Amino acid sequence: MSASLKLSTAVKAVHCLAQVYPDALSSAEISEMTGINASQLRLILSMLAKAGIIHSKQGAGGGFILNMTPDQINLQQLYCAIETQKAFHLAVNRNHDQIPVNKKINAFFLDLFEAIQRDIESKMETITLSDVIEKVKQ
Amino acid sequence: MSASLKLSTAVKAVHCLAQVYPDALSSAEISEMTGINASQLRLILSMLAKAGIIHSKQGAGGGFILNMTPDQINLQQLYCAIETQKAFHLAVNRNHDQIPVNKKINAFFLDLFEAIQRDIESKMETITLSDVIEKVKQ
DNA sequence: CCTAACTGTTGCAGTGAGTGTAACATTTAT
DNA sequence: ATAAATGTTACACTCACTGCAACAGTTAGG
Repeated sequence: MSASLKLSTAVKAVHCLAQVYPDALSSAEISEMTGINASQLRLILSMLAKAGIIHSKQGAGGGFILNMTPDQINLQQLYCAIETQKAFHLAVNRNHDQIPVNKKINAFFLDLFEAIQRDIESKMETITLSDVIEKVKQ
Repeated sequence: MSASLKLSTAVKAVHCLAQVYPDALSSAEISEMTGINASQLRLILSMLAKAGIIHSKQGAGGGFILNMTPDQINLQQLYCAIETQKAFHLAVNRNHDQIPVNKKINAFFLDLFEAIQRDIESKMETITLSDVIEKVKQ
């Protein structure tokens, strides 16, 4: 799953959790509400649980509960929690890295792409779940 | 080819052209210098030619010549010339757009991703081919 | 302690996109 | 004419992604 897709999945899930707080929702219930496959949701939600953003309760009567208030959760946190590959998928052709000029140009781009990545992350830091909830209400 | 890969290919090619300016280089010669497949180079270079960044001369003794000075060429121009898909590949799950909340959250993300895209492009506007040449010399 | 209801994780089939390359059409200098 | 280029299309191949299912692990409740 792409980073952006995972992020939007995560936001939809925590948005559901915010609606029923402080009650729990099972992955099946969130699947019902969002149309997203329950297995997929569990994958994402287990990562959010490891990051401490939500709490997961296994066993009968279990489910997922928000562990922070919506204004304490920002997109950067969600993104970090689910990130397995960077959002701006930064690829340079390393096939011919033995050519000195290529090596330098590749290094140049890797630096640039890292800078862009940082910009994206700091932008996402300014957006909270509260902001999303507000937008959905409008 | 991903946007970032195409961009680095384009930069390597125009970097070669800058070295020999005002002489021309054929795609075969650039392929020799960079290790990048000649067909691939022609694909990228023909797009740069359409954008007016380089000049292409068909026929015997032809090739590609820089059409601007290195300080007049910035990464944003190159990126625009070769762009077929946006760099930050912005995907939200539209599968379940009939659910009103999903529709709103998806719209929210599409707006966010467009803003990020604009940020990336304005950043690339500040970097010229001269800057790259300088970095390679170091 | 046994069952049912959950989460957590792995695996897998299908498909679709990206990669690298060749081939050929088109153009032009000599 | 011919040879040397660009411009464009097509194609085989791989490989990552998607969506889903299955099952292993965990826990509440009778």
